[in-house]
Amino acid sequence: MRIGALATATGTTTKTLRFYEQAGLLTDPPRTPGGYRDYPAHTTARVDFIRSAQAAGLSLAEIRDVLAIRDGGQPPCTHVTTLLGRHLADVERRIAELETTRAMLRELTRTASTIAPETCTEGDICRILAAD
Amino acid sequence: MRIGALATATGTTTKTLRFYEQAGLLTDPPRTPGGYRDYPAHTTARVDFIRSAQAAGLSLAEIRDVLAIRDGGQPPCTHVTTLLGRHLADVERRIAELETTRAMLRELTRTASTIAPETCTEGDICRILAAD
DNA sequence: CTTGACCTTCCAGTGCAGTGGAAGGTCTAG
DNA sequence: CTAGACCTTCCACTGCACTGGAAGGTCAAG
Repeated sequence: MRIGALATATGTTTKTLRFYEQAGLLTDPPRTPGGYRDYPAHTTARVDFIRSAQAAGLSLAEIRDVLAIRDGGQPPCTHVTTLLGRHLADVERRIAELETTRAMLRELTRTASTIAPETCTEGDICRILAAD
Repeated sequence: MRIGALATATGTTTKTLRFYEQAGLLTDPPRTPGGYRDYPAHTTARVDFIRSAQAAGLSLAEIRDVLAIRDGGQPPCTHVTTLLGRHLADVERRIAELETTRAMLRELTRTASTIAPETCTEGDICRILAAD
C-alpha cells in the first residue's frame, strides 16, 4: 500500500501522513525498490486511531505517547497506567466543560424561542439576551 | 477598573485582554485622562463568558459572533437561533467523540489492570495492548 | 520513448491564540 | 523629585497541525 492509497483509505492527505511520520506517530514504513513508502494494510487502523483520538481533542504529542505504549515501548506498566489515567482525567474534564456549554447553549436557545416572534420585527434589533 | 485589575479578576493577562480587544471580543473601553483603559465592572462577566465558551472548544471567531448577537447587533432572531443551533450541534458532536475516547481509555485502563502484576517484571517490556 | 500519475525530499508559509520585549508615558508613595 | 508599579503602542515571535510548492525520481500505459 503506497502513501496515496493510505491517504485515500483514511481520508487524509499524503502531506499529512508524511507529517505524522516525521512527528513520530507513524513508524518509518518499508520502501519499494524505487524508494516509495509501502505500508502494511493495518496502518489504516493506526491512522484511523490517530484521527479519532484527535477528533476527541488529544494533541498529536499525546496521541504519540499513547501509540508508543501501544507499540510496546519502554515504559513500565505503572507508567502506562499513570499516562492512561492522566488522559482519562483530561477527557472527563473536557466532557464536563462541554456539558456546561451545552446547557448554556440550550438555555439560550430556549430563551430565543420564547422571545422571538413579537419583539423581532423588521428592522428591529434582536436581543435574545439581556445586557451583561 | 484598569486592565491589570480586570486581568487579575478574570485570571487572564493584560496581553490577552488587549488581544481580545484587537480581535473584536471586547469593545474599546473608555479611557482615563491619562490614556489608561477604564473598564466597567460588568466586563468581568464578559471575559468570564469568553473563557468558558473557549474552554468548551469554541474559537474566538465563534465567540465573537455570539457576543455580537449578545450586544444586540444587526442579525435577526432567525440568524441567532441558527447560530445557536449550529454551535449546539457542534458541541454535541464533540461530546459524542469524547465519550468514544473515554470508553477507549477506560478499556485500555481495564486491560492494563488485568495484565499488570506478573508480566511486567523489572526490565521487561510492558505490552498492555496487542499489536495492531 | 514519452506522457502522466504518483512518488521523493526540503523548505517555506498559514491560521489560531496568544506571548515577549522594546521604548516610552502616568500616577502614587516616600 | 524620584523610584516603582502600572500603563501605552508596536512589532516580532511561539507552538500546533498542517499545507503549498519547487525540483526531481519511478513506473505503467500507449
